[in-house]
Amino acid sequence: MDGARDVAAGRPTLRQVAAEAGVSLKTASRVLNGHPHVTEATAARVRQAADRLGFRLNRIARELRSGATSTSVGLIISDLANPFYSRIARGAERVLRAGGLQLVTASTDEDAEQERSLVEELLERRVRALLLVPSAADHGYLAAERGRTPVVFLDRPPVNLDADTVLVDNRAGARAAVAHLLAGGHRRIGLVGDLSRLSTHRERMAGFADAMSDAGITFWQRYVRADSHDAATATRSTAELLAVDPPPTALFTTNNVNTAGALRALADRADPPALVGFDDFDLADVLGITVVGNEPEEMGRIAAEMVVARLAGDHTPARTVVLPTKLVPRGSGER
Amino acid sequence: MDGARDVAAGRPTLRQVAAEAGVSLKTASRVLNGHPHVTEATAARVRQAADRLGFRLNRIARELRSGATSTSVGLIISDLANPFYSRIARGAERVLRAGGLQLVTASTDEDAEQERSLVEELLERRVRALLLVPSAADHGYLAAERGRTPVVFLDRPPVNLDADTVLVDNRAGARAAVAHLLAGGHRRIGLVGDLSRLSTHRERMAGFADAMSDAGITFWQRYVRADSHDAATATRSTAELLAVDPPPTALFTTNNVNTAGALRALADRADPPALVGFDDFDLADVLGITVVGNEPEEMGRIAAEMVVARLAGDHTPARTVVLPTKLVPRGSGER
DNA sequence: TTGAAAGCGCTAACAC
DNA sequence: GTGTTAGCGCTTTCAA
Repeated sequence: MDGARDVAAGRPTLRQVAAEAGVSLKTASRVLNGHPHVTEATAARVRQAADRLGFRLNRIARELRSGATSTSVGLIISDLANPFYSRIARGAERVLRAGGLQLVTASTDEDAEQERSLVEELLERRVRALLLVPSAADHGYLAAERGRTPVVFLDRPPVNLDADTVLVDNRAGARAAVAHLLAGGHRRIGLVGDLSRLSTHRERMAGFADAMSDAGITFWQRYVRADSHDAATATRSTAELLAVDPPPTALFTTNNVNTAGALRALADRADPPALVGFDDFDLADVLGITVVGNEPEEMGRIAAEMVVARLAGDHTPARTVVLPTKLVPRGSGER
Repeated sequence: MDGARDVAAGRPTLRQVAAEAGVSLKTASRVLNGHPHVTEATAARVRQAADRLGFRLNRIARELRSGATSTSVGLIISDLANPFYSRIARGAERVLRAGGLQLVTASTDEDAEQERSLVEELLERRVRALLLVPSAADHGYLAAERGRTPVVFLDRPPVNLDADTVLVDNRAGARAAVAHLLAGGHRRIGLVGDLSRLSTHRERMAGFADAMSDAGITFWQRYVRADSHDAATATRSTAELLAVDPPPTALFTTNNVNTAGALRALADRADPPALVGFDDFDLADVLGITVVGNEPEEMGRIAAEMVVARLAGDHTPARTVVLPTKLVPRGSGER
């Protein structure tokens, strides 16, 4: 019973190549791995045999034996279809690929249970490292991985765990956005926010409060709508805000999806409120939407570089990188 | 020298768990895999030992031995950051995950060499199947995989290979788009197209020619600009077209990226030409852009379902699914 | 109910 | 330059 797996799939093993070429297993291995100390004649025989049989090395077996762990890195995000996250993935992919690593992606839909089972699954699959946009409320469950698998948190910090983290300066960004609206003379500013439990939302909310407080405005609660995690909900929340009496004269939407949703609610208004959105997005320039810009590719890149460094033996304490945001005025925030 | 890999990483092996629990390797394996014929008492001892040691099963080793091949499926696309492809990825991910499979993604940047080396790498890693948006001009190199690894082509058909394929009806979609503009009274219609070598571009080009020919218009070559594969190039191509004398009164942009690029060129025009774009995109509704809509998630879903069926033993001949498009009038195509 | 031995496909030692 | 042996971490006979 030879080669239960590969052979069953009609795939030749190294042993068969060796037999076909009339050499030992080890010699075939040497040739196919480009190791020295083989005559060109034998090498050629082996290569021919491999081609004839359509041989393809089994890296999994190789890695198991050679003690190298796999060359894949897991990326767990909430939704691959959201450009913010797919751009993170892209940024990470570039760096990882350059380091000979492969990206395994998985979406959680903001579900903590899903996050845990995905982490579990990827660790069992022995990914070399994990990039994680967390959804869980606690990451103590990852404590046992310390010193085993590098984990880098993205966009949101870990809870109950000391780990490398790449964040955006949410609070300062939100504060700048709202300050910008206040500077434009607005006083009744509405907020369309993400799920209250997300740290990004809470930080942006805090930045909003900071700016309002700086301006001496205290009664803004009625203009706040949180827990919009999809565009349709954001559209409804926005419509609700506009129906408040008196209505807000400006809006702050706390992420790309909510900005899109709000824009739909404003589309048919003759005199839309001013708008600043957190997160830049495609065509915001054409639409003339003022945003608090950030660079997801950059986040992915930095996180991946942290991973590569850790894998290369960097044992310094966990670092947190906080990326600055940049207010990009494009018209909607200046009306 | 025990456990070169996992042990080096400080990770306990099943053998260590067994030793800790005072049972044999096999018994520990049985317990941790939920196999029957173990007393609850021994089972409990094993589980405690596993918890104490922080044991995590090594699926790679398991799969190697048990003859099961890996549970990952490779997805090779041109650019993960392009929403069209990330939505494909998302659609595929859902189906695969439900089937217990994991998605490994990689971007080619439209480079044929990159495609080949990624395919090679993923096959060596023994992915169970491959989803491929091809960039190469020839796929004969995949012929040897017949009967070994299911391959499903997405968005573009294979060349020199018989394989499952999921396409969009590019020609009919383009024809409908251009017919729509013609019906609006336009005669000088410009086209901003993708790389000429891409089948999608050629098909959409053919649909354009069909419609023009139907309308008895033959001199349209001067209004065609191909080889725009990024938004900036599309913006330039569009500006060039508008500078032709007499300028086109309408534009057909052949994909989402080119549509975005064209919109930038039109942004500051007082009297912009009509526009229909191939591919729907986020906020096209808010911008009022008429498009030939398609559904990338659906493509990913169908392709993944084909993969799942093949893995379940479907040996019927290769199928090609061609998805219809739908013209969505939103204003820009009707002016 | 439990365990010993064999072996997945490959590479690292160490011989020859 | 080439081959033999052992063994990665696990599961699968098959026997006890």
